Amino acid sequence: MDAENGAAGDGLRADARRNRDLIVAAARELFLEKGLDVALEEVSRRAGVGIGTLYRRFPDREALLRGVAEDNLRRLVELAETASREEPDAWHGLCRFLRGCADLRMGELSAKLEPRLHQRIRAGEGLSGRRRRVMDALLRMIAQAQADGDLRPDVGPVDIALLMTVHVYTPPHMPAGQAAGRVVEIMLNGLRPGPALPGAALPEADLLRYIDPGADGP
Amino acid sequence: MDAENGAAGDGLRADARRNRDLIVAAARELFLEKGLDVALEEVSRRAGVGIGTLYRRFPDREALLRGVAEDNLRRLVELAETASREEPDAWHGLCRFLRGCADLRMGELSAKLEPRLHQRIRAGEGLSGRRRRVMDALLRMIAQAQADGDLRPDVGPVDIALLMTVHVYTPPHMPAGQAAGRVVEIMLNGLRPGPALPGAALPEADLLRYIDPGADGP
DNA sequence: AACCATACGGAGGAAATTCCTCCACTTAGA
DNA sequence: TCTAAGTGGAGGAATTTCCTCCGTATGGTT
Repeated sequence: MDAENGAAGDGLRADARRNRDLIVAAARELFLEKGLDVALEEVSRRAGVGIGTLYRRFPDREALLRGVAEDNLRRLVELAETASREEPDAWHGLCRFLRGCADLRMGELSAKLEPRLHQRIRAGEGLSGRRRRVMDALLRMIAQAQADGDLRPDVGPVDIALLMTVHVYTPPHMPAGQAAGRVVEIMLNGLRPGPALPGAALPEADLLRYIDPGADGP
Repeated sequence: MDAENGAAGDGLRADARRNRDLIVAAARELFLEKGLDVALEEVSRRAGVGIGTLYRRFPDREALLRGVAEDNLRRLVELAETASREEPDAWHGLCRFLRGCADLRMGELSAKLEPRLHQRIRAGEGLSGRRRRVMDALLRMIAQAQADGDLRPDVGPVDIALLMTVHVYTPPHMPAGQAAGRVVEIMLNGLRPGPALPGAALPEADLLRYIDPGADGP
């Protein structure tokens, strides 16, 4: 599709590519479930491939972490641009975006990935482009929604980013999205115009950090 | 002070009690920072005591987990009752309570502790009394705030409990409370009366689970 | 259909962590 | 002053996790 600059594995044989995706998906799940230190063997088991296959594609744990982070960013781009494009107005775009973030469990993933990636990863080439796309879509929707009077004027982009990474403890027997969904609705309601919030919006300086936890430079 | 029924170590020598508290505090910090699987040796180091001391007081990891959970519940009781008692009205009591939960990092702790404790712990005797106290204070404030017209009528206790455990990813260089604080303000604003939220409030059935993650029966 | 480069699985040895006991020494409290 | 209670940490044992290696299988191309 888009050749861009494939940090991810292009030029793989069809089965290899499929397995790679299975591994990333399994890793994502298990990282969320059990933390970043799950035995890689467990990941390969959940993915339904041999441990050798995992190690061939991701030479060490770090590489797998990067793989998950990158996949996540890709999903985020997709979400932001779809929300911006398909909703009738900016406010509903934002709603869809924030609901989507909750579904992706952005908050949990960020919280876990960030401390580990933040250290020795500099942004791969394709990444900064993707991050920019998310930011663009987001900033555009925010400005427009405020102009439309749908979004309170005293919140800034960082506030939205914070909500994006909010994460809700869900008791085990409760459907995963349900609790988070409810909280998102309350938060969205809190974003509607109304009496001023105490305190001031946070500086935009490091907005990027929220969008892609695995990056340091600008 | 209150002898209640000391599941925690009363009758300890003064220095022993002090060390015990240091250990619990260190464990709380490290569990939040690095997950429940930190080396117990690291906990003892941070507490400034020997590993032997830790093992004497908490025979295994499970015991330490329980210790942290219990300490946390104690803090929560204190918070709920203070908020209810010292604020001029129920709404401000709720505000204070939810801000306090963010400071305690209830959400993170619950999310981590719950899956581990939930299995083999039945509530110790003192616990169920404490849980009840939190619930009482909370339900009272909610009902009153709704009666006062300060809290939207279409939220239920579980919604409040959800907000109580919300947790916000904070970039490493940002003061811990700042990001969370901002989100809490937005959420509080979302609780003010306004156009109906989509969807219905969640059933109250397992409100307790939110209040004390380490418990199963009523 | 045939061919071969690419990919697969998983056994198993090596290495790293972590656990947790044990005992000689110290200190709080009467 | 006396002693019951408490302290620290060295170190052996056990568990866990890592990750290479190679015989076999399969996708894709001519």
